[in-house]
Amino acid sequence: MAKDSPTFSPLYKQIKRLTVQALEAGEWQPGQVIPSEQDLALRFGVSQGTVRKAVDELALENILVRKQGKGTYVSTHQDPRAAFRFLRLKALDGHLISPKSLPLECIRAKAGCEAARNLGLEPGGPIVMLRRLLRFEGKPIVIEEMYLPGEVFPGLNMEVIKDWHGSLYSLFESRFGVRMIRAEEKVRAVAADKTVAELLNVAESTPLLSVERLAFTYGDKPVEWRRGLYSTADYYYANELS
Amino acid sequence: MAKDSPTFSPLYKQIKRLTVQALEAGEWQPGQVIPSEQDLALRFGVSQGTVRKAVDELALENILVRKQGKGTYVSTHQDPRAAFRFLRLKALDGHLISPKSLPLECIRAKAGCEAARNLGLEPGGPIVMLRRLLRFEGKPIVIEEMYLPGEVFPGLNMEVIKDWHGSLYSLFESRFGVRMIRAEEKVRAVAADKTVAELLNVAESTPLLSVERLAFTYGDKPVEWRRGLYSTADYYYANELS
DNA sequence: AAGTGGTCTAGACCACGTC
DNA sequence: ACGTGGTCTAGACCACTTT
Repeated sequence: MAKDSPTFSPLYKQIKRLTVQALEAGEWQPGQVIPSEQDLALRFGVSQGTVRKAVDELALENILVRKQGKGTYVSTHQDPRAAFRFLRLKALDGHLISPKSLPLECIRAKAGCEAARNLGLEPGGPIVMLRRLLRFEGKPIVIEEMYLPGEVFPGLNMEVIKDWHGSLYSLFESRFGVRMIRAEEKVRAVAADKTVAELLNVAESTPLLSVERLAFTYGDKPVEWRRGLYSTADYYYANELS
Repeated sequence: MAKDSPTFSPLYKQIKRLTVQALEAGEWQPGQVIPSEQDLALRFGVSQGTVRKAVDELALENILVRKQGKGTYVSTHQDPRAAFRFLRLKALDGHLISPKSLPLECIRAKAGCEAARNLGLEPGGPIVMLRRLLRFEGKPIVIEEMYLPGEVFPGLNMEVIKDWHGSLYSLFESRFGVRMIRAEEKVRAVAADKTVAELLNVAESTPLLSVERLAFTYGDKPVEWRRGLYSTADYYYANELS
């Protein structure tokens, strides 16, 4: 590409794009090694340094993981350390937590206005709605409601979810080939209604965190919209600012 | 340094450290240009590429800002775009917001147990306590209480704050030479008590976001501990996950 | 010993801003 | 025209892991 044109894109950005395309196409699976920098350089016809810069950025975006002496891997939600990568809850007193998921409901329905807008679907298009409860050390802490494009998750139902031992995102990844890359969250404070209060075992109108999440896969395509209600008596939502 | 030693640190990390030291020492002031990569390479006796890698990381940490064709600058909270860099509130309907700060109280006191622990001070050591209200488009949305090490902010009082036109962090930066680099926040949901409800113009026991922040300056030294209560009827706390 | 990523160098050229 | 950061290359050597 002419470097002076207004659409100038450096080589390493193009290598990045080609690499992501290969990932999207399933050429390398989550958890597996990708070719060495030298091999990629040969394949793409650039120098190793240029591949390095592309891979550096993909590693920074948590799409790839470098391991010195071993190779570069496709990151995966299967990895226990990354299983709840997007869950920001920490215990107030600092002890470790390991959430247990209890699915409540899984139905297929037509997209409402809001869900359609967030997921980039036609209103009335097919979606899957999923509700679950998260327990921390036995205590019910989070109740979540998720909306997924029906066509992207064929065959997703209560049985599949109950049979799965692992995080939801690892299920999505290995069963449906959908990897969550990044997400945006909108956090607010709301009061617990009667239903929610019972599920979370708190008094009605207890303040809860409302966490609305839009999650994206490759190519910044939104594939999940969820809303969670977090009981923050013993836990907090952790965030790093920089 | 012997590269095989267990304390091996790559050259560019050392250059990073030296650069931060120069910043701490005030050799280059916020908003100003630092020497070119070529000059820094000569000064530190390394190649330009090594300086580049050090500067790249410092730019990623928002400590420096690169401007192609012009040079590399020390980032500043004076810059209007960075003024409220750490404030994550956005309007629900997406319109732009420009907070106005109304200082309520500024007193010197002795550090309580919690403040001392967070700021790394002796309990009973001198601190400054500061309370303020943030208004968004005329509406009171945030009430904050801050605790600062007294010795780091000599002469900070109500008058100084009221005379200042700009963000608090830009005041800290230009008047006291304290630059906030990064921060950790703990977010929870709480109910408004009577006092807070009046200040924020909401009903008593309205759910509010409790945002506790610990802010760090160079060398990961904590220099501010604050707690804010956010009214999230019309605004939300935005977060990016990756 | 061989292969991987990680660091460091030196040099060329491009894009951007200023003079 | 000049100086800045931005990209790209080629090659050397180091650190880590596996064979």
